[in-house]
Amino acid sequence: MCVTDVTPIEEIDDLPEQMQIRRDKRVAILSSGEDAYPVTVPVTTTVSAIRQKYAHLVADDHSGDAVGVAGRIMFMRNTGKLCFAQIQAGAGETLQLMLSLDRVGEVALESWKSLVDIGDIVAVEGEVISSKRGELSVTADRWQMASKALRPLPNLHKPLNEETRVRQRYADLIVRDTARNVARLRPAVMSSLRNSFAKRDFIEVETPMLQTMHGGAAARPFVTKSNAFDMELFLRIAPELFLKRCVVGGIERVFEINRNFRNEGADSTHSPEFAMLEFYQAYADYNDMADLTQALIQEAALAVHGSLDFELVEGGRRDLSGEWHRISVFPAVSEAVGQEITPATPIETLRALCDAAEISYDPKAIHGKLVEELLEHYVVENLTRPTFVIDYPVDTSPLVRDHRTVAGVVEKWDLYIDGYEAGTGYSELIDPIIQRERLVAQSQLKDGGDAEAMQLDEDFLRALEYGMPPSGGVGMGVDRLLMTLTGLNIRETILFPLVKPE
RNA sequence: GGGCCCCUAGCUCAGUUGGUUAGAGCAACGGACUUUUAAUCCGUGGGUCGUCGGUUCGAGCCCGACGGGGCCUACCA
Repeated sequence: MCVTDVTPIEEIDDLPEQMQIRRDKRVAILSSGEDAYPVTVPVTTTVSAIRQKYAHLVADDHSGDAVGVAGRIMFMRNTGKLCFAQIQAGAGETLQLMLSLDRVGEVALESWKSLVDIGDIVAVEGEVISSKRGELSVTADRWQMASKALRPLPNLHKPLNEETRVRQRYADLIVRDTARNVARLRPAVMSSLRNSFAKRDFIEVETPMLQTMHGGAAARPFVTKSNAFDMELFLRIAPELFLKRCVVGGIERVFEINRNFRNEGADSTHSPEFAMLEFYQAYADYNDMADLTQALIQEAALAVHGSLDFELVEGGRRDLSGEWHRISVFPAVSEAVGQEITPATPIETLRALCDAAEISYDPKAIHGKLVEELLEHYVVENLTRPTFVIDYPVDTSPLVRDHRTVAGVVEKWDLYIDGYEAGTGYSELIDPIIQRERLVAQSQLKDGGDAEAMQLDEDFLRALEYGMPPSGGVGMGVDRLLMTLTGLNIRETILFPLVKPE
């Protein structure tokens, strides 16, 4: 037994009335010799178990079974001699509690009325019954505070504004079904992905998040410092170069799901830290990887929705069924602009086409970049179904091998779903000499001031010199996969997205 | 980074051309009620109007700076 000091240490001035009242109730509970935050409460079952087991009870039915159950009070109705409350527990299941004068007695009923608020977590012991109105209930013989809430819950009938949802996700999870569902959707999707890989003999690895040089993507890194080594370190922007080292080492089918960090802007589709899935398969090319990517996403949709054509959280439907289209960059752009565009098209022509379409572009933009601008403007905007856009310009893709037949393009695809890039896949560049040339060119860009260009990773090149089998690789944002499966923006799919301090 | 908009009670929001004491719903407090489902009825309290400064006889409202947020736009997944 411990002695609890029930004397208020100091009245907090300017505390909102409702919070002060709840603090007073806490003190009242402690003063009566009860505990407002007990170490344990007599719980024998769960709300969802009760709902399953007693679903058959008809109105005014009594089970004869005594249970102990606990949950958070979401709704209360205190009348003279019979009180109702609805508790919420588990994945958001609810159950009615009833406290009648007959069963709990006058003292317990009065203390319930005077000490319990919406938002409190309570435990009751009593019988499972169905009320006269047919509501499955536990009618209490005893009740006990499990955790006194000192803050009132947000209005349950109006949506919490977006900022408060993100800043106080705990409150959001209490009051909003969608928040709870999305929190459970992510692990369900992860587990589907891992099952999909397991049955195809892929091995999951974990590669460094703290890297001495950043590579594998074009992005600004977060920089930090190791005190012990007295050196600059980077939070990784991609695991690519390490996963390729794995493939060199003989882990022929490998994947990683982990966080990437990019020191760039945040909006409805970008977060500074985001979950990335990358996978590599030896003796596969970008066509095989497109097949596999489509299978992974379709299997995840089936796992969480039971269908490839499903309803989105905020209305509308998404259809991921069938074989997804594959369209080639240069032919698609050529068709859209009404003239033949190839890697040999003069850059002035591309600039003129961008100007004509009122596309703003960086005056220093290279040939491939302009082609991609035209692609985004004319083609990607109009994609309604999931589509693999294949065969990109070589000059924007330093880690991809040249196309086996078409000059000036590489074997790369981007998967577009609903207008955003859901993933990217390559036939990997495995020739160490060409890879060195490409990375040297990148490091010269970097020296020229391009903060997103890659550094020259000598150890990665050394690994390639041991010989990497012909391979395909894919990178896919897990948050974006959740967006695909829900239609929500990225901040709704991440439980605790980065926000500035209040 | 550029443009536009927002910040009022615990929560969600009104608030007129600058003018008495800043309102509503839910929530809270007191009372009635043994079948309520956002109960109903009677009564009550709750606000540094994001912060700081300015204009004015007078500012939630007008002006400026700062903080936080949203949307659009540019870049990255």
